[in-house]
Amino acid sequence: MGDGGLQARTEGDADRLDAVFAALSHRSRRDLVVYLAARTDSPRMSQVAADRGVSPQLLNKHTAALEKAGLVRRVGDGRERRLVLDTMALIEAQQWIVRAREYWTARLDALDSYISTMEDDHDA
Amino acid sequence: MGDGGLQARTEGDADRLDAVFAALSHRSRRDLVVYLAARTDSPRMSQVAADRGVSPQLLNKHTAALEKAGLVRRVGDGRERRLVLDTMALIEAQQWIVRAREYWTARLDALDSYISTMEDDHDA
DNA sequence: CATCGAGTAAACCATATGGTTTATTATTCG
DNA sequence: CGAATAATAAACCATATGGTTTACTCGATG
Repeated sequence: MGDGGLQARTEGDADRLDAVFAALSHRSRRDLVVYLAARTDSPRMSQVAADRGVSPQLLNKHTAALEKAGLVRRVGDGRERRLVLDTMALIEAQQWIVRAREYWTARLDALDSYISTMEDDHDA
Repeated sequence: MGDGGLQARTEGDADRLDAVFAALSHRSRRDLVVYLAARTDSPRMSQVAADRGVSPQLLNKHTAALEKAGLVRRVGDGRERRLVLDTMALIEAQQWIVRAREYWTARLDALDSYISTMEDDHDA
């Protein structure tokens, strides 16, 4: 392949990355991820809504966005449901960025050696 | 602070992250970043449009989104302008993710030791 | 069973976004 | 100068998104 795995392998992968980045493009959703990451338990929806000072309906919508991205899951089938973080998607997003930066770094290195060559030529 | 720098320091920082993640939430813009990262030169707009099979107008719009995120800059004041990648914003996004994951990892470690404790209790 | 409460869905509105078509603004070059 | 061309702006449309208000479902509890 030779692309370091940067190209999405399937349409679904691309859609997934779309959803992950879109979910993270909103401050209150990022904050929600942090909020979840920082606790040791999985709080109930109402708990989250109260803690974050947001209406249950809006929380529901943001949760849906995070769910679509695979960043979060709702667990429990009773009347109370709990929100749990799922960082696999986060890792995927990070990997995309890392790989893009690796490309760029390689480019910088190439430029570096190019410049060195020029300087060597100049020195010579 | 104690938040590992995860909280955005200013409103502007948050807006910036919003813009970065929003820019990356679109496949063709991600591909554009990769395209730029993979070359050693800074192509002209028309070149990019041709290479990526997209209309100049649409490229302009996507470029505006990437510019707003600080991921890309246009250089040159002549009639031909070149597109250059700027990965600082990319690094910021990566750092946000890394820090969020660090939180989560800490949580996992805590859970781990909690479970160990339980097992120890059980064993005892 | 009646009700209360947690969670969700639906309707609705304002604004943002992706994309095309059309029009403008330069800037090079014959 | 005048035509061709790179780049961008504007107008416009369809759809998506964030957010509020209203309404529904369903399980627990008196």
